[in-house]
Amino acid sequence: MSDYLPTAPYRGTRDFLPAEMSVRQQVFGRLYEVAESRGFLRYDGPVLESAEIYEAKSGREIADLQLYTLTDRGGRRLALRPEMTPSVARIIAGNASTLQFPVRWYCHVNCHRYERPQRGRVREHWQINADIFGSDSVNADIEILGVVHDMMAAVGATRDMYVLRANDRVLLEAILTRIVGIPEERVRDVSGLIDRWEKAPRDQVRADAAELGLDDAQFDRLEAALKAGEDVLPELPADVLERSNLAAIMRSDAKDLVTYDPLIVRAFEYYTSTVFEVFDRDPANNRSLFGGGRYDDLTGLFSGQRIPGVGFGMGDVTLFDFLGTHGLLPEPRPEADVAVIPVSDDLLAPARGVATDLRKAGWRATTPIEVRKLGKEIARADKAGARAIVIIGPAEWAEGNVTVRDMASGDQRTVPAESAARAVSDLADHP
RNA sequence: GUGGGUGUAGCUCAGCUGGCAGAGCACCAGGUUGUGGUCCUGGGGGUCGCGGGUUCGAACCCCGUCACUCACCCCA
Repeated sequence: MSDYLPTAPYRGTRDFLPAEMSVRQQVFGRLYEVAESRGFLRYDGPVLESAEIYEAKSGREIADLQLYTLTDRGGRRLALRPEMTPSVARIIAGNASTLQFPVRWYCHVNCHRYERPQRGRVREHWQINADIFGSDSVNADIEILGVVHDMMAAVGATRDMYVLRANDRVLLEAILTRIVGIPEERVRDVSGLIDRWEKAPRDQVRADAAELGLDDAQFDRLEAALKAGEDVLPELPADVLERSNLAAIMRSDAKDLVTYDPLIVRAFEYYTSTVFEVFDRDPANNRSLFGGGRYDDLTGLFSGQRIPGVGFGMGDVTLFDFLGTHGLLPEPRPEADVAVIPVSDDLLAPARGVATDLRKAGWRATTPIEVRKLGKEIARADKAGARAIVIIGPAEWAEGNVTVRDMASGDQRTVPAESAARAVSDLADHP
């Protein structure tokens, strides 16, 4: 009769052991560098938020079904954040008076959604968010799209591996109301239909459309407009094209950043203009990796000051699936560069001194926690990935010397203890 | 929420018609008391996912349940 608690992490959450953590650190480190290189500043915030901030604008699916909620001892209804955008909008709105707009911010946070785990989807994921607040300019959209492409490049992706599909809700709404002839109040429902366009059989889509009040002629016009690609744009009124940031991008020299796709809708209700999604082009992982867009009213939940925003969230689960599919995952970093191994207990103190010298020279150096047979410690150092070891034995130490051994070749030489770091560096320079 | 697949050692898995719970790798030790990778020898490790049922006897059959996984729905 055993009453041990389970060691597996809670369903849909993950432990990250050192080897995997090392891979993650390397990948995310490159993403941080991209953000920092463009002047984006890192921020952070609480994982717990008032539940209301998601119920207003995130979308029915998330608020009703996927939100982890709880009530605190004061009776406040709280939620684990399912995404970061409402949080950052809150932080921006609350600190607007101290900020110099436009601001460029990024973060790397965990988010929770209660749903059934499967490929590309878990209950706790980590995502990079990058946003620009306080500008309506198309330059903000272009900057965000630039970050996306730079980040993909930084993890080793080339443009043939993925496609950035973009749409604009201004264009979408105009197509629906002015070309197809759908009343304003149905735009949202029909948008949801378009979101499912590629995923459901055509007859199913037609039936759903009929249920939303579209007659056959309207459905045909909608289908034709969606298939027309960029050719539909000249049919739209000038004032619509003027209000659309995406239309402006497509007229500019930043056109290559996006592929116009009228089927991109995205579920978050708060998007107001540009929306985009990055897709893996590999058929083995043919899915949406992440996305973002422009949300010009979200800070309106928190204050009367109008602060438009544009940004994206890049989740780790789909990103790492992408990297794995394309063979872009880096190797875990070894435990240390050099292991300093004393032959007996009484030589551990000198070993610590040599290790300190090595660290001052920039090497990651270890000494054993428990002194074992030399062969055992060499084997351990080998498995830990050390490129060199320094052996501290009584005969050499009596002369003030140590033995430096190259792990790849097995060559070793005895040098004065104070030259150990230099000897290791020589090995590294002349492998 | 719907449907399929899979649960046996740390990992990958085998286990026939129900009859003593196994292999490879990994780990630890010894061969070699100061030298890793190769080799040899030995060793530690198991609620067979969990609960119930059938049976003289269940890893195996039946029922339930949980977990993992894939697809759908939806979504990042």
